[in-house]
Amino acid sequence: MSMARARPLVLDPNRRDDPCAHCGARAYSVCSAIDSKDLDRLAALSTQIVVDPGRSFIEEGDAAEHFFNVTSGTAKLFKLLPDGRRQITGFASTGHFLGLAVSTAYSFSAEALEPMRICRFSRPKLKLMLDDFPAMEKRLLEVASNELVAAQEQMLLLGRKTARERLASFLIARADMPSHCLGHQPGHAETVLLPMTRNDIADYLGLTIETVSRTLTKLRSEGLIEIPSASTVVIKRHAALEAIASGSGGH
Amino acid sequence: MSMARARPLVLDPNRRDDPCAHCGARAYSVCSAIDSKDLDRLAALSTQIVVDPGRSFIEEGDAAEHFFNVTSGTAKLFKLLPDGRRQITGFASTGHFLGLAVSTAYSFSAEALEPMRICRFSRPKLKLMLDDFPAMEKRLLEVASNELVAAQEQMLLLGRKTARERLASFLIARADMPSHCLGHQPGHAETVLLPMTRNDIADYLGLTIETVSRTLTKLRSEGLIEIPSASTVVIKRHAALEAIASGSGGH
DNA sequence: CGTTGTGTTGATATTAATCAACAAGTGTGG
DNA sequence: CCACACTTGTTGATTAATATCAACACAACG
Repeated sequence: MSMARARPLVLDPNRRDDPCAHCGARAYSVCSAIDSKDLDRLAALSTQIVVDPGRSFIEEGDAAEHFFNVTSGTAKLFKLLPDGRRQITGFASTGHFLGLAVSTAYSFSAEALEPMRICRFSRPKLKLMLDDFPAMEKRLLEVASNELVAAQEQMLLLGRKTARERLASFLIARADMPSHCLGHQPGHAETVLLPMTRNDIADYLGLTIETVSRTLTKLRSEGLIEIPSASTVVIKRHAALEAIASGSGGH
Repeated sequence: MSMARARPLVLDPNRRDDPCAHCGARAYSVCSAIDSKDLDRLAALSTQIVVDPGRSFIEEGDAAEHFFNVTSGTAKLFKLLPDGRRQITGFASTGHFLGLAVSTAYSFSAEALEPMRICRFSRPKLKLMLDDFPAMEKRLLEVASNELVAAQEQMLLLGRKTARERLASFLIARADMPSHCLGHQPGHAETVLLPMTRNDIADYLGLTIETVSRTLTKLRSEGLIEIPSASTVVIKRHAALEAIASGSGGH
């Protein structure tokens, strides 16, 4: 099977038209106004990169010279405190944009969880691109708005939810993610795949690995989920888990 | 003293050219490409609103019919859980944009802390405006990017910082805010004014009012700050407080 | 096979929350 | 002007949730 050329941006892997709850993309394309001819021009402006699991491609504090679009795979995005405490601010998968910030330095680090393909633009070339494709700028504004909403939801989780509610929220959010973000079937997926370690989950939810482990065990013992393997959770009672996630689940 | 007309968007109150750490505005204008003739056209598209302290002008869950720009005053932005737990996701002052989200419903509520003037656009008119002023769209993307960076910083605070570090971060951030956001002198202000209650601070930092009160008392007893009145904090040892805020302050 | 990384479970410690009392300020009406 | 209620903030005693410390199970991998 031959690929004409690696496409610089992620287009329509499976033709669904509802917006992605995670990244807001419609039809999983960067911008409907960008046709395949435009894509060739974009390809000329960008560099395709492959990143192995465990490798970082953005380091907090480094000069922000590039702008990225994730073509496949997943990265964790995080910030560190001097003593090593870490907060994972999000996971970036297919279609996500990284490094948009106005600042001259990256405000977070990014490390691949799975093998990744990334499309990279230098900042000057990003500027060219945005000037050439105003629709692209509109798209980026939509994406940034969606991420802001997600960030505020995460602040609610980190500031006010219990460990139990955090885990329930995390699982529900992963279950409701569409296929292009996660690699499984869309809708309320019953089976949730967790490509990240317990440590990553803990650092994403503002907890310790022990609390994550204990809380998952408790949810399992209550029949809300099953854990066939450490990286797989099956949601048995979606509504009940959702109630816990929203803070109306009792206990 | 006569005002020709209430300007729909905030322009250059005091001519400073460095970007606002909080909202990213340069020269405290919405967009340098918008001149006063354009402003008149924008005024025709917008409605000027006054909001009294304690009044809400955005309710989480309501249909997102409007887009707002804060002309003066400060609002708290927050999300609620069903049992009343609250997370304040930010404070919006002069120059801030609200309600940009792609979603059809507001994802947060907004309530005035001080008397406010707001410039309101209906969504269809926002669309008109953005189509007419592409520079405005660029500006909004910059603003959204900056807010995203601030949101991630807040996630680090909520997920990984101690109560002491949270208060120090909060005070340092307020001290470093430029005058157009706060109404006092720019730079490292020594005196920080807190227009919000202890309850608001607690809900912003993911703590209780008692912990906020105790922690401030402790910082005072250590000589790092003074508290001449409940709504005023004087920073005595900025560098030490900053070290605590960054997580390298010991204790 | 041992080694290493990852995850689970148990015992204990610690931070911040909760419960409670009180102080200080603000506004109201007599 | 003062008594009163009401809001806001502070401080103390106790509790509870989660972190920390520790042991062990298990799988992946050389």
